[in-house]
Formats: sequence, structure tokens, C-alpha cells
Amino acid sequence: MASRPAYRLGDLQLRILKVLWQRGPASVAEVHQALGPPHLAYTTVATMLRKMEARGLVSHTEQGRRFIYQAAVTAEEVSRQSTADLVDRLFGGSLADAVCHLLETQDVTLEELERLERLIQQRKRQS
Amino acid sequence: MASRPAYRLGDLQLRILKVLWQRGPASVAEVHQALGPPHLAYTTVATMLRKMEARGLVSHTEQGRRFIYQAAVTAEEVSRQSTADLVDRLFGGSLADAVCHLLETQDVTLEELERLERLIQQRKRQS
DNA sequence: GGAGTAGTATTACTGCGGTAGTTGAACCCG
DNA sequence: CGGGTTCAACTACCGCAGTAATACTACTCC
Repeated sequence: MASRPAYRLGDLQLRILKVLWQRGPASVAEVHQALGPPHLAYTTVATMLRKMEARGLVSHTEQGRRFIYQAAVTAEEVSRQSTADLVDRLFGGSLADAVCHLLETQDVTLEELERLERLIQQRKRQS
Repeated sequence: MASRPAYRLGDLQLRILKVLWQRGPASVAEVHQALGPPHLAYTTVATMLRKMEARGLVSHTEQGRRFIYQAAVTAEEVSRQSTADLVDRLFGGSLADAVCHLLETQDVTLEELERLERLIQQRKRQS
């Protein structure tokens, strides 16, 4: 069920999820380490993980007295939701407008342009 | 100065800015009305505007005892910043990855694809 | 068994978006 | 002049991200 109310994640939450996506299940200590400098307090990470579990973003199992956390949402889901949210908020849901804007205002290399071209070709064939 | 710490705007803030961008300078009452249903309390809008002014997002002049607010940031700035922020947070700054993801996970019509194609052509000529 | 250690639980505080009630000043109208 | 209206100011409260200190618990090792 679901269609959870479109999560808007904070910086730390995202960083934590990235760690879990990359390394799979991990203890608090591992996540804490993996976050790298500037190092937060261990308890900060633990607290955040607990809050995230309450929101259904991660889940944990116990291994002895250690908690092993793992992501409960996929990177796909999060990216998809977040980008859709932004496109919606800023561009009234028009994906083309959004991409337009991206191409117009951000720096793009020629390689990237060509990559996108290929992607579009491919996408066109699919429809 | 400057390079303000990358604003991450809330929903209401964005909606208010959109009103101001569209209609130009406006009184609280006008903004309030323009926001449309479901109608917030008048004071909610007034409070938000004051908070936004404190953050430099809008500014006001006085006309009699009425405050006339106007946007202090442009739509361009906000879109640019917000999208860059997202691309950064989610895709490690890679614009191509971001667009890729957009094309892969969201629905795109053929028309949009063709529009994008033209845009890319045009962009290529520019570089 | 007692000390240290590793780990979770509890609690707390800041900042900010969002929401709104209350208050007080100024203005207008009869 | 006095009462209703309009407006901004002030205050307050919720929820949540972020941060962390403190407290409790259990395990380990001499």
C-alpha cells in the first residue's frame, strides 16, 4: 500500500540511505563511519536511524545487541519521487519544461548532449 | 555577498512566490486571494510573507498602511538553484544522469521527446 | 565480581515551515 | 465622536530534520 505521502528527505537522511544502498545492511557504527568527515556524533546517527525507521525509510534486525539497519526504500523510488516532486512543484508537472530548463541553465558537455540524444532515440523507439 | 545558502523552499513559499512573479507587487490580501482554495487564514499568509522577507525572498514597500510585497528573487534563480540542488543531492551533480533518470522513470509523450531533441540540437550548435 | 566498553533508549534543544489566534493601531463612516 | 473594519505585529504551537548529551543495559575481560 502505500503511495506514501511523497517523502521529502533531508540531507542527512539521504546520505544515510546512500550508505545503506551502497553497502547493504549495516550497523550504526558502520553507517557512522561510512558517513565520513565531518564526523557526527555516534548518537546522532543512531537517533536519525530510529526516526527514519519510524517513517518507514529503513528497517532493522537485531544481531545480538547490535542493530543492523537496511534501507526499506529503493534508490529508484526515492529518485523517482523526489524528481517528480520537483518537476511538479516548479514546472507544473511538465517534464519537458523541466529538462529544458536544466539544459538551458546548467552546464552541459557535448558528451552529455550526445548521450542524451541517444537516450531519446532509444526512448522513442520504445513508445 | 551572495551565493545565498541555496534555498530549499517550502510549498507555501513557492506558491507565494509564484503569485508574486505572476502578478507583480501585491498586497497581503491580494496574495491571500490569489492563493485560492483551500483558503488559508489571512494571518498565515501575512506571517509567511514576513518570514520570507527575513530570509530575503521578498521585500515590501508601504503604501499607506498596506504592505506591498514583491519577489526579491527571480523564478530563474529559484528554478536554477532548486534543480541544481536536486541534481547534486541525488545524482552527484551529473546532469546527464538526472535527465536520464527522468526519461526512464517518468511518462514522456512523443511530442515531448521531439521537443527535447530539437532543444539538444540547438544546444549542440551553441557549444 | 568489578571495570571498562559497546550499544541502544531517553531526552532535549535549535531552526524552520506552516498555521493561526490575539492584539493593537489606524482608518473610515455614520 | 465612536464603533466597526482593516491591517500589521506578536505570540504560540505542531511537526520534523538535525544534533547531541545523558542514561541505561549488557557484554567482555582481567
